[in-house]
Amino acid sequence: MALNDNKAGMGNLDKERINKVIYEMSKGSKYYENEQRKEEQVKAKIAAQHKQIQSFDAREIEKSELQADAMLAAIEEMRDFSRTIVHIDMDAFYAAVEMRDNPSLKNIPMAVGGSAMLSTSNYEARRFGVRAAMPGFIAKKLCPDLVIVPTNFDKYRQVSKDVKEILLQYDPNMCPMSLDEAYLDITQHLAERKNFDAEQKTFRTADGEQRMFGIAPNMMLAKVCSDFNKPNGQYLIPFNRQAVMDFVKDLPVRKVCGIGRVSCSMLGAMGVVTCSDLFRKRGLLLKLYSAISFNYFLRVSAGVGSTSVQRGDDRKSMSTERTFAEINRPAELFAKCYELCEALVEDLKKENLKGKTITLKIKTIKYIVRTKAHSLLNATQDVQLLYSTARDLLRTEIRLCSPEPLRLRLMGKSRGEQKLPFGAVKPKTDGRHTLLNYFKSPK
DNA sequence: GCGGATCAC
DNA sequence: TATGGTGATCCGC
Ligand SMILES: Nc1ccn([C@H]2C[C@H](O)[C@@H](COP(=O)(O)OP(=O)(O)OP(=O)(O)O)O2)c(=O)n1
Ligand SMILES: [Mg+2]
Ligand SMILES: [Mg+2]
Repeated sequence: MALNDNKAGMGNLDKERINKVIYEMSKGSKYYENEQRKEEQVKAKIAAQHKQIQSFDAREIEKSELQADAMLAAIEEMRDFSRTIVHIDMDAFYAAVEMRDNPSLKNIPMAVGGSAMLSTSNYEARRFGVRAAMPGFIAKKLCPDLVIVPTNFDKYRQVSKDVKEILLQYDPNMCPMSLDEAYLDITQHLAERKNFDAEQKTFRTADGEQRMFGIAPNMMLAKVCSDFNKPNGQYLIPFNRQAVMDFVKDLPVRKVCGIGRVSCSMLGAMGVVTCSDLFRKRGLLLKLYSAISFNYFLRVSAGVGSTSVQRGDDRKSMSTERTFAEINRPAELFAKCYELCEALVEDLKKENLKGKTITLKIKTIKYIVRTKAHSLLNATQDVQLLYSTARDLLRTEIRLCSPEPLRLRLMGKSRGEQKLPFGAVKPKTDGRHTLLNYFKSPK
């Protein structure tokens, strides 16, 4: 339960004071209790890992290192400097849009969201420790002058569309990852402007918003780069092996897309902090992690990533969920359940979608999350069928809990896609988060 | 196929 | 007073 300082707006902030305020505002709350519980779980995972490590002997580790080296040789084979990959990410996106539309917000600390939750904050506010995913009422304690403006998704969608329009000129296959960021392969574009050398592999958009560019030989590195020199800057990794290895050497693993808070703790517990540590500890990592994860770690340590920017496949699921003031009376729970079914079906119809797995998600007032799924034989988008399935799942949950009432703060519905036949699974990008590129791992 | 956990934004 | 919503992946059953 502390400030998430990975995505810093700037250094130089009084973390001690900030963490104290967050703690004072959070302690004793059900939310806080749950966070503590989750932290204990992570600690237990680390302890289990520690025990496993102690059961290894040195010879085993050495053998694993040799195996890892062979895998690394294969990875080295695939190192590719032929593509110029750009990752673009708008600065403080929602906040920037609001500041554009209301310049009086420009030089004051400001955030987008509500008193319960903020979506993002501008750079003024970040100096006070105000961040995305922080409740507004805590942010106000950190920064009493903070102005909070409500979200206008439609506006952000429009701006996003305008920017994409521009980016398409540089790469028609541009791959948007969210409203405010995208990967581009500008190799072709650069070829069309032959007079550019490597240092000049930079480019501009005419948009009014500030943005970050990361420019590198692959997507993983470009993404990391776009987080450097913030805001409104750019960072380029020269296109040669030494430059990449230098870049990766002291890079904290936490900066890499896919390695989050928990993975970072687990790795840290065995002395892995930077990407070169991933190489140093390869013998251990191979034994501790799955083939998919380990391969991903090795690639990160080598600074190798995907060079193929391509649109994602069709969506695999569609869901809707809502947080509300406690509901515990069965009749009201079922009514909420029906509401969500209607909402989901409306969305499904917009894209004329079908799936066959229905998932009910609930979060108790203690923030315990549970999901229950049921797969139908046939895909359908019929409200009644969806509801009768979801209703049964909910009824089971209520019975499970009785005679205590089921006390919820959130309910959600999701509709999953039909599983594709095995052979049809297509490799997409890379890494662990979109696995599968490396099915051919050595024995 | 299911459910929990993790991650990104 | 008050701690979000959507989509995806991985792992261990
Ligand atoms: N937990 C989060 C993180 C982000 N967002 C939204 C608001 C952000 O404006 C937008 C883009 O996310 P970024 O991670 O790129 O954050 P920003 O663009 O706000 O800031 P930065 O300058 O660090 O990119 O997504 C959100 O709703 N919830
Ligand atoms: Mg951004
Ligand atoms: Mg972003």
